[in-house]
Amino acid sequence: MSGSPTSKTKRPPFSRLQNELSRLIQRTPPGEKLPSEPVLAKSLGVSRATLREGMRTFEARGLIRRRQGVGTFVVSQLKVIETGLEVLESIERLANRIGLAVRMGELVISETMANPEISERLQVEEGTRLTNIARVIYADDRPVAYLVDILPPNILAESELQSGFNGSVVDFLIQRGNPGLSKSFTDIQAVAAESSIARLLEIQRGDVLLLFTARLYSDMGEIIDFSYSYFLPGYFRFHVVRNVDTHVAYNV
Amino acid sequence: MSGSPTSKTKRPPFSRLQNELSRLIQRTPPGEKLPSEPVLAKSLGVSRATLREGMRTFEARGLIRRRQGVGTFVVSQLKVIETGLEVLESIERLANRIGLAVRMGELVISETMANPEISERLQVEEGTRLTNIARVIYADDRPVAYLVDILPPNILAESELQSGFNGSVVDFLIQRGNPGLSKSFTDIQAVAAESSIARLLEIQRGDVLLLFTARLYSDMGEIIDFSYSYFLPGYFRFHVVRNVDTHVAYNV
DNA sequence: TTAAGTCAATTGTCAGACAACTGAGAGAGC
DNA sequence: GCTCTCTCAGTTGTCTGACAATTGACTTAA
Repeated sequence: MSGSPTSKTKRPPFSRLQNELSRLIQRTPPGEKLPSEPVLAKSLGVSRATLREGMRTFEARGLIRRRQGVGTFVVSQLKVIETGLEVLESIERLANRIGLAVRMGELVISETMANPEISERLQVEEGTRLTNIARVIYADDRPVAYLVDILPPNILAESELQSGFNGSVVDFLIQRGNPGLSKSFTDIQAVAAESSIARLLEIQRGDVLLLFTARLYSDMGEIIDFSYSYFLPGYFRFHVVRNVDTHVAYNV
Repeated sequence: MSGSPTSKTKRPPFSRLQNELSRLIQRTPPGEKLPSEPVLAKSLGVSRATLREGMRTFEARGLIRRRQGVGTFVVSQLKVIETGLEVLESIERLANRIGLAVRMGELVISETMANPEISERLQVEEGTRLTNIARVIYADDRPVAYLVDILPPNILAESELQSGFNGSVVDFLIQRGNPGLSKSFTDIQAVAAESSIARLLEIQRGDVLLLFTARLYSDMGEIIDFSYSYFLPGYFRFHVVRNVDTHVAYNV
């Protein structure tokens, strides 16, 4: 009973199915029709009911479109989602993908005490010691972003950052693997540059900046990082795909 | 129970089911267990297979968590997603929910010709006639947003807007039901107010504004609306939940 | 007291069937 | 030839019933 004779890792059918479906959709040209459900179910080795459960998740994400009596079709605008705000990606990796040379300058690590505002956002007690990581990001030798991360020392100590830190706290935590990360709750604002930040970014005081204020959650649901990110307009483009919910219209 | 059991609702079962499930999940406290699938299916008047298809979409969005042999549980952080940028919601409805009084002023409808930039974004030929809808949105008698929508006249004619237009093109199109809407691709920028917009919003030229540039897609995949939306900082808060993709870390 | 076994409840998956809808081709009428 | 209607095969939408896998609580024996 407990033996698994020749089976490899026996992943649940649904999990494997999602992977197979994802690959199938990705390699099918947009607008093209997928095989019919009975055919697909047989070829993927699952029942039609299970297949349909999997398809629903892709339909909800807008990757496929199903038309009764006709078939299931792959929708375009796939890469859009990957570069959008839906996925948290470090500037370094993003720039790397589009072939832009970025470097980090002026890494300033300090220890601070949690003031009332920070303590509330990080959900720690007032006065707790915190690691404060600030740095300017340069693209083509021009400053384009100013990033500040604030974390408890038990999450990330100053000594750990002496080597192997490329400027992205998220990348660093992912690489370390502990704690596991889940989501980032990002607030989007437009602000005028105050003098200290203007000097760092080599712009005029009062110039417009895009400000992301983010809380990073571990997979246990705890807040493990609070960050401010100031971006110079024009050097980065942020976008988001928003679903239109026609349901709620009836409830108004 | 509410209404007649023999009523012939024209809405497709799955669409109605999504609405019912959404309401059920919203009014169930986080951490609480939902009724078992057989019970829920019977009470919602659908088969267990259809119910499970619906549940998959909510599970994919992280609103519920299912554990084999135990049950289905409501996950917290529900309101976050609903007020976030993931769902396109009109200012009117958003303000309505948070109890803010908004009104529309100075509705200016005009006809323009597509210039090169617009023609490319709307994917119509240069010189095509377009309906141009501009208006300022007031909250508590202060201007807080300036919205411009640009559409082909066959989508929305000037005459249609004479009655029943509350300021939201999206709400108007949803209510009309044709064409069906699917997604909005929204670009996020920080800009300085130019003089004409500063005058409309009663601010100083050069003050910071949050600018959303959006393309609205029909369910057929066509672009049916191009819009600029200028927001005064402080009156609206936009946020987005970003997933951390730990996979890509290995590919760098 | 502790450990192992039993069992009811719940989700996961499957097979088969029929309903609803679509598009294209066949055929009748002009 | 042309147009309109009808038929029909193909596809997705939904339902029914069943069994497998897993879990947590309860029972029982040492």
